[in-house]
Amino acid sequence: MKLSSGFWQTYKEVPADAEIPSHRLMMRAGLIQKSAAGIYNYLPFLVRTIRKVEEIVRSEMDKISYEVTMSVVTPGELWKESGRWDVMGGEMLKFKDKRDRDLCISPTNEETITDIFRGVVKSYKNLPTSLYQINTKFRDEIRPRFGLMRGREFIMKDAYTFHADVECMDKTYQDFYDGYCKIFERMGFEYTVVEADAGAMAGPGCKTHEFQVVADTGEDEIIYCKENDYAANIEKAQTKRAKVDFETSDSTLTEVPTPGMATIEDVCNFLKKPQTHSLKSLVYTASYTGKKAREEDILIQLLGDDTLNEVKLKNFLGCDRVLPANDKKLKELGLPVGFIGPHGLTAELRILLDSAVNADAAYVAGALKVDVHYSGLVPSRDITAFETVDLRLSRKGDLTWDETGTVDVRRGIEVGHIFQLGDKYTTAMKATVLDKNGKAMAPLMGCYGLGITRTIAAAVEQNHDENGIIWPVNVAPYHVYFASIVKSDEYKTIAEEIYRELLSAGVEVVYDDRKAGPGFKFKDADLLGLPLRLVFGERNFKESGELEIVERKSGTKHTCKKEDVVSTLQKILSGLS
RNA sequence: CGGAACGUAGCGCAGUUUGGUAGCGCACUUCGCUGGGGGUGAAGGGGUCGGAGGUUCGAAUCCUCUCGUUCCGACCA
Repeated sequence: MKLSSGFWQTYKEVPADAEIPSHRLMMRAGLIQKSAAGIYNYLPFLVRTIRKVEEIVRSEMDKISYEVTMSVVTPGELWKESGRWDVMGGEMLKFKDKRDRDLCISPTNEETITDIFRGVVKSYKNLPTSLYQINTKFRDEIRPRFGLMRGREFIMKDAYTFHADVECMDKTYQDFYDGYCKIFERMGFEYTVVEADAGAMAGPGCKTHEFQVVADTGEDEIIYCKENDYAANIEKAQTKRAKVDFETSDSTLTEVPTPGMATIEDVCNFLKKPQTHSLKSLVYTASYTGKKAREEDILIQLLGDDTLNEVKLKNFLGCDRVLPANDKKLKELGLPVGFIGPHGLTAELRILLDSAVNADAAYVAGALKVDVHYSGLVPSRDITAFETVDLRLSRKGDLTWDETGTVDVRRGIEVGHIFQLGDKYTTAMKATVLDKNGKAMAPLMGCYGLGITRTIAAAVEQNHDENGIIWPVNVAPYHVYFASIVKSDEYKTIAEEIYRELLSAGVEVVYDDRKAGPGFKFKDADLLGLPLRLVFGERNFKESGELEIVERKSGTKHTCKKEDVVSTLQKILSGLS
């Protein structure tokens, strides 16, 4: 591509709302253009990268799955059939056609694929079945941000598999797991696979893993332990606290005045006790939908310096959502904010004690009266009824569950997520096949997502410096930025020859033949981040008859004769990742 | 959905408090000089100040409504 006749514009400044490097750099490098909140137009250079990522994904998927393309607009009936029309709620973009029929833009495709499957497969003999697509999705995220990282419209590879039994589902799951590893390795990522929470997608007990690209700006927190190879999303992570010193000497239940002290910190400082000698009380309301729709108020007891993991709470209760009680709710229950405790409750509350709490130790806790706390509260003695359950949020310095290692935290970008779904959709949508005995059975399903555009954002997030993007070779829009900085017609002709030679040799090259100074071109080259920059300058060429090649990532410089340009470039490229 | 802020040229911003000719930097166009890290001089083009209504002799500026965007929180394959 020749830049003089090309469509490309870079920028020194970008909109103030671009916060993270990948968003800023993609804007500055002229790769994307915002169309609406969380919706972007993909410009030519980015489209080439998208194609490359798609091809890497395709080549691995084609080994284990068939590619299909599902409709982007899907009928509401399918979602009503699976029961998700109402459950998906806000993030599904719904609308009506001129005949007043419900439609939506696919935020995900379990329903569609199950519909496709049941229309074709009638026998166990066709199992396992594995289908995938690469397509645009739309999720009306409440808060899109960070450019392609969390857009509302995005490109995703999603695959779905159907199985007669668990063994088969496990085997296919492993195939996708391995395939994903290959994909992310080929893209040159530093990534990690973590245990994840399945959320609303799958039933309990089903496997699910996330593929996380390591990056400080990632939105997810990963708990990991090098020694014993443990890694889990913080939502899922189960760890134990490092040794806690419990209070056992003074266990006389005593009221202590704590005027105006409504935080653990204040109370513990005042009483000169470590926060681990206090209990944090949190009040949540759990909602259950469906046939047994109801609400339940929960009082949670954590060690004073621990944080609640809401996902664990939700999973333990098996409810559809949990919400922290607001002031109004607390008033209804007669609970004074800042002085809530588990002893002497009058309201109907289900009490959950975090498993890190030693039920036989003594604690400081709210006394249910404004400006009063208890000291010497012993849960096993002073709380009428409670359940013990792991609810705390893991954190750095914790021990692994088997206590063989210490965990650390780092941030990641979720670029892939694989699930075992069980028979949730096949049962709900009556996608049954006949088994060996001629009996109808609902196949088990797996589903496997990989965000193409998010992966690209992650690639930039992980590969950039202060001057711009540094594309890994396999996903770079082009391989070589050919900056011609010659002036005279004579040399321009030579530059043109070199460009034509590169083209005919099949080198993926951008030819910067614009009327601009060298500095300008070098800045643009760095910003765009192609792996190699080939410089043709009169000064060097006159002196030595050589051109210069600079590696974007390392800054390493090479020189070569004009006739060796193609072979030298190819040689350097083959050594890069 | 709760809280907050912001909409002035393609982008970044000033002007709004105290109503009176719509500005600056980058980008863009033309010409010249320059030519190894966004160089430089001159001359240009581009804005119904998000929209609607109101107050006023006069509104980017004051008032009301509305739309859009962003931030914090909650939410989230």
